[in-house]
Amino acid sequence: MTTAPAPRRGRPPSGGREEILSATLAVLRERGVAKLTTREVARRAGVSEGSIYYHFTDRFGLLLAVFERGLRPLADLNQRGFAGPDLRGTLAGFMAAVEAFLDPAVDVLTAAQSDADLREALGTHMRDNDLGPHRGITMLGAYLEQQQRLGVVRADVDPETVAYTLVSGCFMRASQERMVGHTLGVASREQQLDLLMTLLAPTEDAVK
Amino acid sequence: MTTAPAPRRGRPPSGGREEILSATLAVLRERGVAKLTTREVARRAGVSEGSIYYHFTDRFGLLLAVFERGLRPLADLNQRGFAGPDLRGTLAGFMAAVEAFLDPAVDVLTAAQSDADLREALGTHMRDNDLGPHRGITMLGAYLEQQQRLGVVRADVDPETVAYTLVSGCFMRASQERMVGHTLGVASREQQLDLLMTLLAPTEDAVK
DNA sequence: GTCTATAGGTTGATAGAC
DNA sequence: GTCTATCAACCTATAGAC
Repeated sequence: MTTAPAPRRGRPPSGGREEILSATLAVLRERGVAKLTTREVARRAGVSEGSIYYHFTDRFGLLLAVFERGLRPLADLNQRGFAGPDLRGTLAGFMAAVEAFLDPAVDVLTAAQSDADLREALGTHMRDNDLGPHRGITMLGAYLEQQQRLGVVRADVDPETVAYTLVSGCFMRASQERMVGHTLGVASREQQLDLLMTLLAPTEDAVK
Repeated sequence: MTTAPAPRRGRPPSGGREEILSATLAVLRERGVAKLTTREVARRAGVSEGSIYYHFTDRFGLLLAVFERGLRPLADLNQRGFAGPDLRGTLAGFMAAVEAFLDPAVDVLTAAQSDADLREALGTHMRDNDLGPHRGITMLGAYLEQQQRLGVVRADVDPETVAYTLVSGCFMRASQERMVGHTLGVASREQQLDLLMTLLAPTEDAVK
């Protein structure tokens, strides 16, 4: 075989469906759901409105497709291993991955709140596919518990609560700028990491 | 004087403006911004659409009024003192206040994301009025720093980062159920509090 | 699969009586 | 201050040609 890349099914780029999906996400992020009209999406995607209705049943279906697509990285993120050699590096990597997922995902989750039906549909999708922060939190919790047994992490903290704390810090970091208009009060990833390391370090009393 | 309550200016209840504002918030929370039409608001408030346009310049102005109203409790919350006798009680009280504010506020912040103009207007309002989590975080940070000097809190943690951690946990608790459709992975207020107390407790090494 | 054209239905906003 | 009646604009969705 030659230098041919991985073989695919549909047509690689220029596929109208993909154009429509990414145009929809772009409009969603830049102008908001309220301004997300089929007209505007068609214009951006360089297709006609009719095309949209060929690929998707209706506006609702289009939005759902964009939502599911935006949440898909979470499934992958939940499955890949992440445990590294050193504690700090592992936590840092986890945080980076969470924030990378959250950046676009927050927009999607937020947009779904604009309509009760959308919210309900997305909630169902997340429940059915076991999506949410819990998988990652459980995984990280298990890792921390293991580190506890190794004596690397102090034994008198609840691992899952630590994991929740880490994720919630990432979530707020990913949300605040967009939602509040500034980042005042937000701790940096490094600051949060420093704090977590201080918290997790075994102490003389606790190690006993 | 008789049993007359406090004197007021406008008509006490039944004031059309108030009715409209609370009807708007109700529709916002139940059906979402997308379904928030002047028709629906008028119906719920028991007034005509014309009345809405008498009290507010347009739909945009109505929404802004509701947003500012929903964020108002934050200003109060930022000003009241909160330092109590014991550390745990103080933190618990702070968390409760933050979550009480956040419960309705998250809906408002989320709704503002539906339109770029709304988001921009609300962001400006928050910047102009110095609103956001930073005031509370700074206050709590100062309190923790004081407790450090008193030896009640271990000295080798950054107080503001601890405060951020506490608030971010509240923020995620207030957001997740609405946005994800379930609360899996979310640590309870008690669990978070336990973890914080463990973190803050002075250690033999650190106290030195 | 993609287009054009258009029907059908909402919605925000105004005018003017009371 | 509140109402009724109405308009103009816009948007979703469909039909049918290519």
